[in-house]
Amino acid sequence: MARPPAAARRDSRARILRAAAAEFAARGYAGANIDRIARTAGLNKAMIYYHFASKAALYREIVGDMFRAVGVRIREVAASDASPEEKVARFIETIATEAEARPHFPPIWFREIAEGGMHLDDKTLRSIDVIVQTLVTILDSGVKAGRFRRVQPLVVHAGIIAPIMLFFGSAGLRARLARAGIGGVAQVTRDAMVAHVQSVTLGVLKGTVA
Amino acid sequence: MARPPAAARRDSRARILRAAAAEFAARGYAGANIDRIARTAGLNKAMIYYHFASKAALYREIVGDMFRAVGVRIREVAASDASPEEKVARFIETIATEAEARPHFPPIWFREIAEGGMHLDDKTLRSIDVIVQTLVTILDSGVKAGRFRRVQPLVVHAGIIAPIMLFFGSAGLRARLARAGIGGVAQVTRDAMVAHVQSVTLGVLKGTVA
DNA sequence: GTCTATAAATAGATAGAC
DNA sequence: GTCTATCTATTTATAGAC
Repeated sequence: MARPPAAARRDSRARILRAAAAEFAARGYAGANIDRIARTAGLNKAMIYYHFASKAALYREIVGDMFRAVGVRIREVAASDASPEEKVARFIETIATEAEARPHFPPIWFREIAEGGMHLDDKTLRSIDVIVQTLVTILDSGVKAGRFRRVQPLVVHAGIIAPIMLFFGSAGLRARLARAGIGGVAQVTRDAMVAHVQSVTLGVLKGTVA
Repeated sequence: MARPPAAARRDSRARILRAAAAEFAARGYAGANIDRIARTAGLNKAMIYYHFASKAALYREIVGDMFRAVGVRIREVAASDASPEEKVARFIETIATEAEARPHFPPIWFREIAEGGMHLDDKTLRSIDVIVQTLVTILDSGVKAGRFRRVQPLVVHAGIIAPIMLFFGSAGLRARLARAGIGGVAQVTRDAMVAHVQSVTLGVLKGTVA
């Protein structure tokens, strides 16, 4: 019969979200194509407008969900009763885990930096801020406990997020370079990168490094 | 008379390149609009096609020039007779100076990471690789001289480029957050950020940090 | 070199049947 | 909920006058 299999039929909305996340990550908001998203989801264009008001609304939902989900994990770390050192290490591990689990996270993060949050609503901007503020809280608790030096949070934040995002987000570019037979460098494992950022960050906070 | 003033007439090509760099940085390749670029340059759309074969060709020229220029400065650093430590510090300073002097550099860098160099030709990919390979050369010379530990170049590279690019590239997003009255953190000066990345990187290479 | 049309293609969004 | 067909706006690119 014409009726598609239940597995394909169910959750057309979820399938659109998945396909759209990949499309927005790969091509950006402007470069994303509604028709291509629909076909990737095994659906028709009209179905996207059945579930979402517009391309912009679809995009906002994906980015909003993404930052909110990361924010939730990060706050769990901050709310735990671990030591400040342990919280910093787990903050970093969590960012890496989320970046790995959601392949669209790093590319979308890069693009939103580049365009200054142009397509984001205030609610999502607040979700982004929550991540930063949560790190500030962790750093403050370490300072108050006499275990961390006072270091500019923006500097610590940049030293964590940026290398981790670059590592996960540049896999495609590294592959492209390799395919083109262009130089490149020895690859590094995910765990080695995370461990490095953890030890450097704690080194900075403990004062082992100026 | 209809003839525009000499200052506006001269270098229509250069004016297009300037306007296009800003447009591509702000909106990305797909989001950039040829008509808007022309108007920003004080010209007509047709003039862009007089100077450039296509939107893609214009984009490639801008990105190619950008990476080549950065590569040149970086190689000057590596070719100098400074100590390995000094070269690392100047490598970082140079990246920061270029990012500051060319406001389109960080956004375009972010976007190209995100889309895996989709719009770039092999020549430009090679220019990107040169920057990495030059850092590898500097690190190697330090190791050979017994002054640096051997650390994965990809890790060192990510620890330098990513925070610097994030710092310069996120100015717009930080401003947007401030305008929306959303949290934010204490601002940091360019010099403080550069000094921090320099001391952390050298700490890693000298073994002060694990 | 610079402009005014305008062609041609792409892509967001909707109407309406099933 | 899902589809086909279509409207409409946007936008890259070109033709051709000056």
